[in-house]
Amino acid sequence: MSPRYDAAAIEAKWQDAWDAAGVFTARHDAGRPKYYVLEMFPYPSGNLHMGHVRNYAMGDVVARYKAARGFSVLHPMGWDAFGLPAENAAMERKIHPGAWTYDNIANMKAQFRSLGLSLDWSREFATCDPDYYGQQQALFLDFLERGLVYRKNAVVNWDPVDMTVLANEQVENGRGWRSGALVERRELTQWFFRISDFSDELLAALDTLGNWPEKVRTMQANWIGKSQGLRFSFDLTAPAVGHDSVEVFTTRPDTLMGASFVGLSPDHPLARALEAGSPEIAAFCAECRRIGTSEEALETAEKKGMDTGLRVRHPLDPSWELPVWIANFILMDYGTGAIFACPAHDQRDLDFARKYGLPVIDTFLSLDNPAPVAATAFVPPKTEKVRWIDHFAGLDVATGEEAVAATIASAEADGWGRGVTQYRLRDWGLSRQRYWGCPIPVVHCESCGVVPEKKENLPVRLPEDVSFDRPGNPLDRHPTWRDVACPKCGAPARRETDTMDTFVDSSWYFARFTSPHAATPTDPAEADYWMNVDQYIGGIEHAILHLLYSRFFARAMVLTGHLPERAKEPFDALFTQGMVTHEIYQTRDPNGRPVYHLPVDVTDGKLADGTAVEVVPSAKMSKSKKNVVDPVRIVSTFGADTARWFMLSDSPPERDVEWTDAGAEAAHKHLSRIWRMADELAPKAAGSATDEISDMDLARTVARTIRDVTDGIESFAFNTSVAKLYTLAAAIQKSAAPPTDRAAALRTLVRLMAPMTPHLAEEVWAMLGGTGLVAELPWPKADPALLVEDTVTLPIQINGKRRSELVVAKDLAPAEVEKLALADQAVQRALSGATPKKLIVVPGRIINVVL
RNA sequence: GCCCGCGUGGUGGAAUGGUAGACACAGGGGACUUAAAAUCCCUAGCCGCACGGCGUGCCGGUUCGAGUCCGGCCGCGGGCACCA
Repeated sequence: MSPRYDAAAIEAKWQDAWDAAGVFTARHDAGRPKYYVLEMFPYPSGNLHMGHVRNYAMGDVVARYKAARGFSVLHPMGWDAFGLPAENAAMERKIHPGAWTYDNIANMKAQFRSLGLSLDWSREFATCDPDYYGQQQALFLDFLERGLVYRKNAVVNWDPVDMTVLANEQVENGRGWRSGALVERRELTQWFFRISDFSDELLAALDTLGNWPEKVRTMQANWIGKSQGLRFSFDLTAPAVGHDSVEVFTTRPDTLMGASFVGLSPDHPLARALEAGSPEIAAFCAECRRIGTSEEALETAEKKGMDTGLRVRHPLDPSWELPVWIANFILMDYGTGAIFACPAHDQRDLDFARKYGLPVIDTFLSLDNPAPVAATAFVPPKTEKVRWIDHFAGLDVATGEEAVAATIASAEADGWGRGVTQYRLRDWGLSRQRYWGCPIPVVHCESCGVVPEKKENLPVRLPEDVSFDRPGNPLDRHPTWRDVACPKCGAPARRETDTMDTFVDSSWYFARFTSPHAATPTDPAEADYWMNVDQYIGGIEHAILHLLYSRFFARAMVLTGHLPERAKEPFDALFTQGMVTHEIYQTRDPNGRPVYHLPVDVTDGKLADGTAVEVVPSAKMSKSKKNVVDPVRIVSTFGADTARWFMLSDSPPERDVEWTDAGAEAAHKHLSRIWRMADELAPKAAGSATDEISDMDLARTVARTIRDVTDGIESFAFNTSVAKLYTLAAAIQKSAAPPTDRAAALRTLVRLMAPMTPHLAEEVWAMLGGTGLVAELPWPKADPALLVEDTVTLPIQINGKRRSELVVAKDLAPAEVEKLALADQAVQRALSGATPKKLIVVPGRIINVVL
């Protein structure tokens, strides 16, 4: 039997060799430049999925490449280990969330190891380790002292049957996912980070993040949502329920003469006050509150309103009275929770006005089509000039921008309003009424109020003896944990039973990796050496929340002395990789609800019992849709190198990739081919280990490949690097050069492949007489002399269409090129004696003859 | 609904505003083999015998030249603050 590429044997061997040599241990080496590459750490669901393989393969390419370029590399890994799934598992299977989580971590770590990633495991931690969350509690206390944390009331989704708070994803069509009960909004006192104090800075600093994707910066800028507008009040015609006016915020004060009604959020203090005296209004507000807490739910719900019967006076015309409505689409969290509506220039307001028979008043008209608004609101860009109708600030033809500025100036001059800068960004509510999270380290004392836990008592550990046989937070019903002495006065008191949002855990783990075992959150010397993260890699789904929260946390950590000043933007470069997608297979249960099936259980569109499945178009692989492919199966069938190679080939890293079995097989075939070439060349080229290649064609191909693969890696175009590696492999295979040449070329090829297929690279390197580990070799260098091209092929276009081509010396004078081009047969034929209207010669690129 | 992306052969994709389809998968043809698997070689956007024409979701624009830039649509995906 002929020898074959045996990935399983090769991969285990080299993983052991790397471990033995300790090549991936990060070393604080002041004499070398450092490089910190970080991939977003995973939630320990128990199993690696293809998205992980893709994410970590990309990070590993960068880490191994930078190591070869002489950097002291930090490439750590840990676990984002708190969160809901562990509690769900606890309820479903009567297993402790901690036990479930640590089992999952053990499983996933073994799977990680089989991928051969260049990770420094000595820095591993899980966010549910008391050592980690204890330091997080220390941070919280420092933030509290610095005034970065406070308490206020906020609404949650309340399941009245299960008597528990629900996450947005646990609310399905307004009902609790388990109980099916209609979800209510309930107000609780909760903890908040003052992220909104940093709105302007977080926005302005986006401009400094030149190595972040433009789209992420745009999304964050929109999320922060800075807007200039006017705050002013409408006076009620008569005082009612303790209110005599309604303050509104508007970004379009210029349309005030088009005001049709004043709208209140159902949560507005005035609306709440009216509820007490009107069962109708109370019923309407209650209905609004059932919509849920997510902005998506509010915005997609049918727009509804109710006339309160109150009237207000228009600030510019006391004789003009407008009705006050309560409307379900007005957010209490934005502005003042009250607006004036201008239906002529806002589609949502227009729909509302038409539905309830409210007036529609044009305030400006288009210059080219000055027709009044009918079915569609007239909402031109704010930079477009329009004609104003009787504008109170004296405008005639002006843009929206100019009109807003003029209106604010006029309102301030006349004293009825003031210009304000408003942000959409809200403070970050971090309280969660759940067990499996970091306890908030404070105690509630009747006489002292909210008392921080003493730092020497940290960590405040989660109690182990909890049960999940009832819904709700087990911490609330755990007397020996909950009931403590006040740290200040010693009187009986109660621990805070809320735990922290898991986004807190992931907002500083990158800093903790610089000194994961320090007795303080960070060690300043280590943080100073390793920060910032030079390259951060993760999914686009984290573009806003995780990254924005981390940017806030870094600032807060600078203010509390845990990070150096320059780390306030902690991620120098960000790369957002696309997702791994797969088709979704579903059948229906008797109620018509979808039941999902794993791809491995579906053959030719049918389940094992012959039931046909519906095929839903590809989407992000997710456990809930079961459209997942198990990487373990792929690794055990083909090897880690194949899985990695396939994840890096074909699709550009920032784009989604569709998983196909055929692609994985092709990757494996290619790696086998490389191995076979080495196996065949090894005896023929024995004893020769020089990099010199005598065959000039092959030498040039090798040099060009080094250049192109390097460029590809530097620019995160791994798929094009892979394509160039395919081309070199084919060139070596077909080359008639002597075996020593081909072996030398192959040795370079595998060194270039090493960041992607590290095990195969080591194996082939050793087979062909290389010494040492590829993982410790410097990156190959291309001989510049071999990269020089002396001729160039210029396409000749006639009227922009390629008709011929010309091979000329690279530096031939443009006048000469013109002559040769005009002499070309195809050009002669097209001209048939005439002279061209124009002749464009772009040196080294193209010739275009215009007839 | 709002914000942000993406759309190129049968498929994944390549292409500083300059030869559209590199590289690969699936396909077709061939070699080797008693046969098959494996492997190797050749072929290939679509229409057309060919000259040639048409082609980067759709419509329009800028340009000597547009997959690439601009405007408007359509479709798909991500996010929307308690999934992580």
